[in-house]
Formats: sequence, C-alpha cells, structure tokens
Amino acid sequence: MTREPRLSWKEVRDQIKTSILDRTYSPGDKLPRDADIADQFGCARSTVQRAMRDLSDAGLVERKRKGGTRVRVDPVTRATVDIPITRREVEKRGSVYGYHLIDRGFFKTPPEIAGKLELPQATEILRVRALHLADHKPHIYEDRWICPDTVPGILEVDLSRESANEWLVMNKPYTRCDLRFYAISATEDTAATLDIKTGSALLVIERTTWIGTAPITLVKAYTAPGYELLTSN
Amino acid sequence: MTREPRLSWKEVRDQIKTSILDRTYSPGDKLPRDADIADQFGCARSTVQRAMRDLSDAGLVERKRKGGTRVRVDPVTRATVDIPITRREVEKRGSVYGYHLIDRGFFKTPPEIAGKLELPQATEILRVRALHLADHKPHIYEDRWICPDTVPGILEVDLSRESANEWLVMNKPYTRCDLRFYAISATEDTAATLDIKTGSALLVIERTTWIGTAPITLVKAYTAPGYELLTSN
DNA sequence: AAAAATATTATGTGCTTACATATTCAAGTC
DNA sequence: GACTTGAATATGTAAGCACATAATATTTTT
Repeated sequence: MTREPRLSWKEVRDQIKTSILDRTYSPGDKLPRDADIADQFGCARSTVQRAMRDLSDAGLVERKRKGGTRVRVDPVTRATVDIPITRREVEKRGSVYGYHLIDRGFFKTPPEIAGKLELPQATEILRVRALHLADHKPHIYEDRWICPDTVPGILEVDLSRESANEWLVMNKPYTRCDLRFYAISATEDTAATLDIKTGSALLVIERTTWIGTAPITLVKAYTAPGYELLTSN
Repeated sequence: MTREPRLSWKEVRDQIKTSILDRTYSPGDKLPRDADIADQFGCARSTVQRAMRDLSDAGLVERKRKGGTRVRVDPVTRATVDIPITRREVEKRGSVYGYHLIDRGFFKTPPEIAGKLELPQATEILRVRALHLADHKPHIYEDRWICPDTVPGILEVDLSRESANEWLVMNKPYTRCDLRFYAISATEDTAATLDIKTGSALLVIERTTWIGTAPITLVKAYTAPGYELLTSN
C-alpha cells in the first residue's frame, strides 16, 4: 500500500500551472471552481485557495468573486526588485559609504513635481540635493522634493549629517510607493556632480511615496554609470 | 454591547506594521510568537500568520522556524514590475505593433553569455536579433541567445513571422527568471537599428530564464529613448 | 420592456485542530 | 572537550467548517 502523501499547496499550484502552460487551459479560459479542483486533487479547498493565490500573485491567473478563476490573457513576467537604503547597499558590497549634502531650500513646486506628487495645487516644497559616495567616488546623486506639510519632522533634521533617504525610510512609513526606471544622458550639471562625462547614460530610479493620499516625497536617484538593478528572487 | 467586529488579517497586519514603524519594535527586535500576538488581538493564529506572511513578503520582517519573527534590520523598498509581451504592451497603449527579424544564426557561445546562462562550457547557441515597432517606429531592439538543447522546438519556428519573445512566453514555461536593468549609451550599430543618435541613453532590460537548471534564453532588450518601466501596484 | 428586488454562486476570510519541519538548546556519550 | 542525541519550540502547512462579500443570474415589479 503506497502511503499517499498529502498534496502540498505547491504541488497543486505546480500542477495547475502545468495545465495552463500545456494548454489544458488556454489564456482566457475559466478554470473549475476551487471546490471542484480540490475534489479532483483530493485535498481541501483551502489548499487550492493557497495555490490559486500564489498563481494570482504571480500574474498567471485572475480571480473574481463569483466570476471564477481564469487564465490571464496577457501573460507577464512579474519580478520583484528590492531597493535598499543606499548606505546599506554600499556597505553590503564592502565599500566605504560617504554622504554629502549639496543644497537644501524651499521652492514653489514645479508643475512636473506637483503632478507626480498628485498635489492639487502648487505649494512651497523642500528640495534637497545630495550625493552618495561609494569608496569616496560618486555613486548616486539624489534630487529630492519633500512635502513639509506631510513630513514636518524633516525640517528639524540636520541633512548635512543624515541623508533624507535614510531618515525618511526609518521615520516615515508610507502606504503607497510608485517607482519608475528610465535612462537619461547626463546633463552637464549632473555629469559634473557625478564626476563623469557629459552625455553618459545613467539609470534613473524615480520614487514617489504617499501616506494615505498625502504625498511624502519624490526622489530622482541618478545612479553612476555601471549601476545595475537586479531582481531579488 | 458594542458588537466587536472580528479583526481582519489586514487590520492585524497594519497594526503590527504601525508598531514596527513607531519603534515599538525596532529593527532587529524579535516580535512575540504568533500565538501570543493572536491572544493579544483576540484572533486566531492563522490570522496572525496571514498578516505576518504579508509583512514578510513585503520585506518588513524576517521569519524563521523556531527562530521567531524579527524586524528586518535593513528596510527595503520592495516593488513588483510587470514585463509584458512586447506586442501586448504596444497594443495596450493603442499603438500599432510591428515586428521585424534582423538575423538568426548559430554561434559558439561567447563567455559573457555562457556565464550568465550558467552554462558549464561553451556550446553552440542560437542568436536571434529582432526589432519591435510601435506605430512603425523602432520601439525595442532585442538581442537574444537561445539554448537549442533546452528548447529544440524553437528551431521549427519561423522567426520572421513570430517573435521568439512571444513564442517562448507562450510555449516554454520557466521556473526561474533573473532580470537586470541598466543604462547604456547606444553604440553605432544599436543606434542605427533603433534609428536614434549614437550615444543616446537607453534602458536595457536583460532577462535570463531557466527551466530547472537548464538555461532557456538570455535576452537583452534595448528600449528606445523615453522608455519607462513602472511598478504595477 | 426596463428597472428593481432577490436568489445564487464562487471566491474571500476567519476559526480550530492537528501535524510537519526546522532550529535551537541541553543532556548524554565517547 | 567535541560530538551525538533528543527534547523543546516557533513557524509552516493542511483539513474542514462557517460565514462574508461581491458579482452574476433570475424573478418580480412597474
């Protein structure tokens, strides 16, 4: 009598995944109800639920109450990226971290920034520019806009000693975060700051955070040439 | 008697998250056991478990069997990005999609490629170069290396009609996918292909996929200037 | 026939119990 | 003292039940 080992939710997930990939269920098709799949596999519905949630998280299927589960019509490669605090990232590589405040001042919020922060109207905003160093060489130049209404505490911080990056991450929770990656050619100013040639290709990581609907900060991180962003996995 | 509404796992999660962010539990601290937290909230352990898994997925805490749950010492911004099939992406924007095979041939695997594919030794590999168009303008230039040992089926595909991108996604499941984002200045060749100026900054999306330990493909997607990668949320 | 009320149904959530698994810690053995 | 063995423990997984919720389908009403 071969001892029937209980199916784990991962096995269920993988079998369903296989059925999708081998076209037993094609994109757009509706899968059986959880309960029926559970019967089929001889497991509990909660196990199927767990498997399905994973497939849903991975972007392979879409689930709707009453509507059932269907195979996504537009398969995507879904990846997660971790963006650590810059100091941590540099130290983890075994490099010496350095930080240098370039300037700090209040400005009337430019339209582009107000739009990205979803600010209803232009207000006064704190702009902080700083340079992160790795082994005494420029690593990331960050151009940051901070909403003082949302984060009054930042006004008391000595940003020449502590980076806004770090202070915010450690002190200001956010409920929403938008990220944007793109490449630009270094302007003369940016190039000078990063000590590279004008026109060099730079990866820019643009991040906007909110707490509820209140915008916290928008930062454009101009990474030095050679910088790479990897998926975690 | 105020009817005590049951706590949802999301409420539990948010409360724990708040406790972490307000320093009730500092980075590195050990949180109480799930069972104790459950008692504290008056809910079942499974609810705490659900909440904790979410926090763990989000990168806020680390969990280990027997070791318990502790607040991560290096908070990260964790984001998920969706990389759709190029055709879908173009069509979703309402643009007309076009595809053009540039060339296809067998080569001795260059060391850089072999390394990234984790191939033990240099073998023959299929290289496919193609251009994706949006509204008849170059959109993405892809330079792809495919392991024919892992994907013999690709040899039968008419790549001048169907893109390898699409065929692989639809026909070849992968179990592991590594992504890498970086910026480069367009070489003369790349610039000519994308019909842009030499030296323009390009965002490159490099993707490597495996099935088990068998490498499937490595593709470098050179995106046209202005291309942006956004987080899903 | 159009609109509103109602029933149906598939997924979502929560509870409880039970057992699995990975670590840690301590006792016991050589 | 170094090594092995085993107990203790916290998280991981699974079952099975009950009810919540949202979306759809059906019926009733106007």
